[in-house]
Amino acid sequence: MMKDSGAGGRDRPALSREKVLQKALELADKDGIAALSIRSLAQSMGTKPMTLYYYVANKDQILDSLVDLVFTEIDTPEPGGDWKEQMRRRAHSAREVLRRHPWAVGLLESRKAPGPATLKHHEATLGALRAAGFTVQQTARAYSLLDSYIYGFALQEAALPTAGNKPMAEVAGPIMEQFATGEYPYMVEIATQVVMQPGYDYGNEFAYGLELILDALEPAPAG
Amino acid sequence: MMKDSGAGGRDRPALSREKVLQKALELADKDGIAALSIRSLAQSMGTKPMTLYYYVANKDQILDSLVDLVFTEIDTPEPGGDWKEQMRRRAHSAREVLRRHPWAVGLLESRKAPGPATLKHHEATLGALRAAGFTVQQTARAYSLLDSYIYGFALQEAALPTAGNKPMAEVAGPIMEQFATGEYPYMVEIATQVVMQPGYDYGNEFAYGLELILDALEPAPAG
DNA sequence: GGTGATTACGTACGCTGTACGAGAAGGGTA
DNA sequence: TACCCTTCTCGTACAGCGTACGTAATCACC
Repeated sequence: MMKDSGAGGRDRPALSREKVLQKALELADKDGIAALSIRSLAQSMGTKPMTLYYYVANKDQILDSLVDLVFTEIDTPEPGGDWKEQMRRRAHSAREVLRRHPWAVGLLESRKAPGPATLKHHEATLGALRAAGFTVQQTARAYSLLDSYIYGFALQEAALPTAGNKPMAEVAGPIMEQFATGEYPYMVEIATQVVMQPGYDYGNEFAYGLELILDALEPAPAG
Repeated sequence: MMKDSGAGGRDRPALSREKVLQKALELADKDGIAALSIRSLAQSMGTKPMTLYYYVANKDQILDSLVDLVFTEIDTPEPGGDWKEQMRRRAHSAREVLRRHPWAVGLLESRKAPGPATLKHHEATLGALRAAGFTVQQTARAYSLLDSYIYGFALQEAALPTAGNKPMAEVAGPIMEQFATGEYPYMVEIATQVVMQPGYDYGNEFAYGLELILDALEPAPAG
C-alpha cells in the first residue's frame, strides 16, 4: 500500500520539532494551556498523536520548550547604555510578552529546567547590572526584586477576568453588583473610583511600581 | 445486604465538605497539586470517587476552595497601628504561607472566582492603607505593587529546585557543573559567590526588597 | 407501613499521555 | 537486482482522569 506523501524520507520533512513547538505556542495562545493536548496538537497539524513523539520526548518537554520560546520574545539587554533604561526596557518587554502568553506565568512555577534562551536572557541581564557597577550581591538582590515584581504583576494581570480587550468597566460592573451588601466598602471604592473609570487599564500601573523600584535601586556604595 | 456503617444518615456524617477540602490541602502539600485527583483524594479518605461529589460540585471548585483556604492562613491587618508594620507583617505572612503551599502560586493564575477569605483579606488590607491616609488611587497602586512583589517572589521561590530543606549549595553544585563551558560567567559568579555560600537562603532576600518598597511608599501628598 | 431526605457509590463514557511495535519509503552497498 | 539501515509515520492498547447518571441503603417523620 502506498501513501500520497506517506512515511519515509519523502520530499520535504513537512514536520519538525520547531514547527511542533510553534503550533503548540499558537494553540496555547488561542485556547489556553489546558486545551493543549497531544491529540489536539496533532490534529491541528494534520497528523496523528504518536507522530509528534518522533520530534518531542513527551508533553513535559513541550511545556519546558514553550517557556523557553516565550523567553526568546523578551528584549535582552545589550552591552552599553544606561542600566536603568536597560532594565526599564527589559521589564516592559517582559510584561508585554507575558500578557500575550498569560499561561506562561503559571507554567513558571512547575518548570525546573531552564532552556537556552532563558539562560541567555538571565546571563545578559546579570551582565548589564554587573557592568553598571553593582556588586555580585547587589546584582542578585536587584535581579530578584525586579523579576519578582515583573512576574508578580504578570500573575495578577493574568488572573484578571479581562479575557477579551474590553474595558475593565464592562466586566467589573456586573461583579460589583454582588457587593451591594455593603460588606466590602473598600473594594467597592477601588472598583468605582479606579477600576471602572473610563479608560482605566491595569497594565498602566506597571510603570508606577517599576519606576519606584528603579529609583530606589542604586549600585556601589551600600551593601 | 447491609453495610457496616454504610450509606444513609448513619451515626455521624464522617465526611463533610470541610474534611474533603482539608484532606485535599494535605494531599497537595504532600505530593504536589498534580497528584491531587478525585480518585486519589477519595482513596486517601477511605471512600469512593463519586462520593466526594456529594460535598463538592467538581474539581475546579476544590481548587478554588484550596486557594481560599490558603488565604485564611495569611495574617490579615487589624485596625490600628503603623501601616508599614501592618504591611510588613502581612507580606512576611503571605510569603511563609505560599512557601508552605507552593502549588497555590501557580493556581492563582487560573482561578477567577475569589472566595470569602480572599475577599476579606483584600478588604482588610485596603482598609488599612486607606486608614493610613492613602488616597484611593494611591491605595490601588500600593496594593498592586506590594502584591506583585509578594506573589512574584513566591513564584520564584516555588520554581527553585530546593525541594527539600537542604541548603542551596547542595543542589546548586551539580547544576553549575554544566556551566563549566564558561558560557555563563555571570551566572556562575552569582552561584558561587552568593547562592552556594554556606547558610545562604534565598528566602532571606525577601526582606530586602520588601523594605525597599515600604521605604519608597508614602501616603498623602504626591499622587 | 409509607414517603422523602440524606448519603454512598457502581458503572460507564470520553478524554488524557504514552509504551510498544509495525511498517513504509529512500539511500547505500554488494 | 537484492539487501539492509536510517528516517519517519502511525495503529493499537492501557492506565489514569473528571464526572453524568442511576441506584440503593439508611434514617426521620407521618
